[in-house]
Amino acid sequence: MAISFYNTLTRRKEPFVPRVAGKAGIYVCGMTVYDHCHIGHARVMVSFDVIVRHLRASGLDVTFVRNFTDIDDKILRRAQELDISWQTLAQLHIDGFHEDMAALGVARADVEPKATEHIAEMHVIIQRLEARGLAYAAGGDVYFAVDRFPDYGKLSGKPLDELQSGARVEVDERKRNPLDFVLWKGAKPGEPQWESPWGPGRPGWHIECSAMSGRYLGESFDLHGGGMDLIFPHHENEIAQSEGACGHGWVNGWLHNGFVNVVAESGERVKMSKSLGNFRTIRDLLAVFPGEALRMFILNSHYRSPLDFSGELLETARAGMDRIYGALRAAQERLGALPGAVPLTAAEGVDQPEFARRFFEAMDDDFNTPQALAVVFELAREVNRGAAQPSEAADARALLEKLTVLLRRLGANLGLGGGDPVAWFQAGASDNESEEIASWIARRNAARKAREFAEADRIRRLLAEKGILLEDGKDGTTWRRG
RNA sequence: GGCCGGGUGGCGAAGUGGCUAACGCAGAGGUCUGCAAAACCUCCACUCGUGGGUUCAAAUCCCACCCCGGCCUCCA
Repeated sequence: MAISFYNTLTRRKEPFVPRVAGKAGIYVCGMTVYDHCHIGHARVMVSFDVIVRHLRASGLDVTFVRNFTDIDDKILRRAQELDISWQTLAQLHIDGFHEDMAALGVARADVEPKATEHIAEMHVIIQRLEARGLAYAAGGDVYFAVDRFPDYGKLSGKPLDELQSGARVEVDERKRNPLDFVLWKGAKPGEPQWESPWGPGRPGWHIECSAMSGRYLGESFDLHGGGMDLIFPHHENEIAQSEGACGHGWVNGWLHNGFVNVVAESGERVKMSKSLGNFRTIRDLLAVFPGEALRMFILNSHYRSPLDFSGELLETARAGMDRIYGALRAAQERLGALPGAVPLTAAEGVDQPEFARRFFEAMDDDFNTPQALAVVFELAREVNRGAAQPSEAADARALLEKLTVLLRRLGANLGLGGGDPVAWFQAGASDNESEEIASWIARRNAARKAREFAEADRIRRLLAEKGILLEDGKDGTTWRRG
């Protein structure tokens, strides 16, 4: 195993060396649950889902933690607007998140902690910071003193003085330095509050991640990830808190995925964000595109590159999935059944080692999914060739079997192509509809047999108008949605 | 202003010193088919933002310039 990845902290690609041989702990900043997930969220979740899959396929025993931020200003405001409790709002969007992720093929994390369930852990960190002179209480709030943490700015590459000169933050009387950030917010009337050594209040934004990662991964761990926009200030502040409290190094590797941009009518590319109001929710998209097409769209570019979103691009991704499922369907018809979509591990020996080798080489190199996908597509072609062979010879069938196993399994490493191919092409058809189509197909084939091609073509056109495309194969006629 | 990242065919997107610049989509021709569709085969960037330079050799390294995006404030 020789995984290397681009570490935001060192700004280089470097080998991944687990702190404990054979194990890996990874924490990814999840959602603030006050609204539906949009494509930007989908990108983080899919990217890290694949990263975790690859770490596991490489033989590592991975502990994956992805949190929910279930208390924050936006949640409180939105709950008030909707006239529901903030707990109800949060739970609503946690459930929505899980539904969306299931559609995208994103697996659950090993631990999905909520901020509000780790208040005690936060208090411990803040107390330690206070004891070490890195935090101070002021007017019911508790702040982190950035001046007292010499490494402040090391992740974002911004020296403290530069940050100060460019600071656009509001001057707050209670802060000693404008860049100081709040660890604990004193209670305001009407807001939820928890008891604390500094009086009632609620947590600041950054402290929760230090608390939850420490609880489940230990005082130091291997990898921490999230969207690029979290580098500053969120992750910078997490480092300050965590290292400040424990007095030693915290996270070895930092991974950040690139943004999703929206191409405006003017041709301008703008980042998709809630504050710009130009986001598309996963939910809306799923009404029009299969989740797997969205997943393909995301994995077709490298996780660190910017990604432009548009409907046409999603259509292209869907066509790519058609190709993979088309090959699987051909194999299924030929072999009678498909092998299970079980991820391939690096240690396993396989019959067509070149494909597997190239796949793992691509993924080992900073999780290069576009290159890994290229291998999957080449396999799809080989499977199609094998399935089209007229020969019934045993060795031809054996080769097709081996190629199909690899296609399915390597697909599973990316979380693609694990479904039933017929279901992919005939998505959403009711039993009634399927029967009706089958009867039309029977009528058409009767006409074809009688060489009444005008009638056969009429039926085909009739179905085509309903978006049903017919495909005449050696073993009969199948249909798909067009 | 500071700091990151990027400009590769019609589109998306890999490749970061040396085989014919992957792969997908779209397109063209062919095979198959009653005709299609799907599949397969062939073709589709003498060239990698622009201009210099280093080198036997550069899309890949260096310098300059042009353009685009992001972060520096809540954001994935």
